[in-house]
Amino acid sequence: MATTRDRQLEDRELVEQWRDIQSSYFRTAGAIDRALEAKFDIGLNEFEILDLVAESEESSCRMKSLGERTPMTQSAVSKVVDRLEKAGLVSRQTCEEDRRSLFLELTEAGRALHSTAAVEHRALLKANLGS
Amino acid sequence: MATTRDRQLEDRELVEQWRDIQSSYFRTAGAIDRALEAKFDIGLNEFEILDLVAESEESSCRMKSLGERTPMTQSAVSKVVDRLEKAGLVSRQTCEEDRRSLFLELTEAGRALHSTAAVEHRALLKANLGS
DNA sequence: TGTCATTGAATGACGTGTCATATAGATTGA
DNA sequence: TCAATCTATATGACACGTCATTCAATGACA
Repeated sequence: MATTRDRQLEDRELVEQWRDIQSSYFRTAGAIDRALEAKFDIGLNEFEILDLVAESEESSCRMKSLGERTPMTQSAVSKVVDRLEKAGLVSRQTCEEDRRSLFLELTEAGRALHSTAAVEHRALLKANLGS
Repeated sequence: MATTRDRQLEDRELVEQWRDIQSSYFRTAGAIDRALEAKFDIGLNEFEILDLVAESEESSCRMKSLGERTPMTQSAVSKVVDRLEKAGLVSRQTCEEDRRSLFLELTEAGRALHSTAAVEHRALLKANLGS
């Protein structure tokens, strides 16, 4: 049977584990965000969406599917895409089979930016995720 | 010597690892945040600060030291404390040795809320952090 | 075919975090 | 002891994410 002391110990360990996760998450996200912002003038979320669009280039990418592949809210995705579109990096294409849907495509500029930014992104992941 | 294919594989693994971290971070933080919000009407960050203050009760807690123990910005901490103070959960005490500094103390209400909220918090950590 | 529910996406109000700055108190050194 | 500098905290402008809502298109079914 667990004693009070056991439970307190377990709690402290849980909290410590959680703080480690938090700080490593913030450290990594912050480093990537600052670097992308400085060198490419886009934030981390913008890059993540760009990265997802780039990944699914062949299978033409609906807004909807983005929402399923990121922890971002539907409305957050919509706004990120707004910014990417304004920056000329992606374009929304109407979908004829279902006119509510939209396809996303990288523009030439988007493809170019993604391919150089991705190098930076992977390098920072590698540096921060340890090993 | 690493081939192009090797590097691509490594990159995909890195990205996958990162997405796992992100989604598990958001899942956990979101679950705790929603639960605390619903049951105690405070957000995750408010609780974290409350938790830190509670931890250092004996050694009387300066604002400054909070900043060192959380990934939050100094100004974020200041605003979180604002809200906690408005909610009557902590109070700022001026420090006579250095009048720029502030000590934080839990109020009775703060201590009470913290002790019940902490149970919820640990339970959700346990449920979400796996193991 | 006309209603009712559902779905994909956009939008507006709002809360909170960040950066840069302000302010007041402390410290240093001439 | 006075200026210059530094330090602890607060504040304001701004960016972005969330929730709730809206809108148009689709589907279901009588």
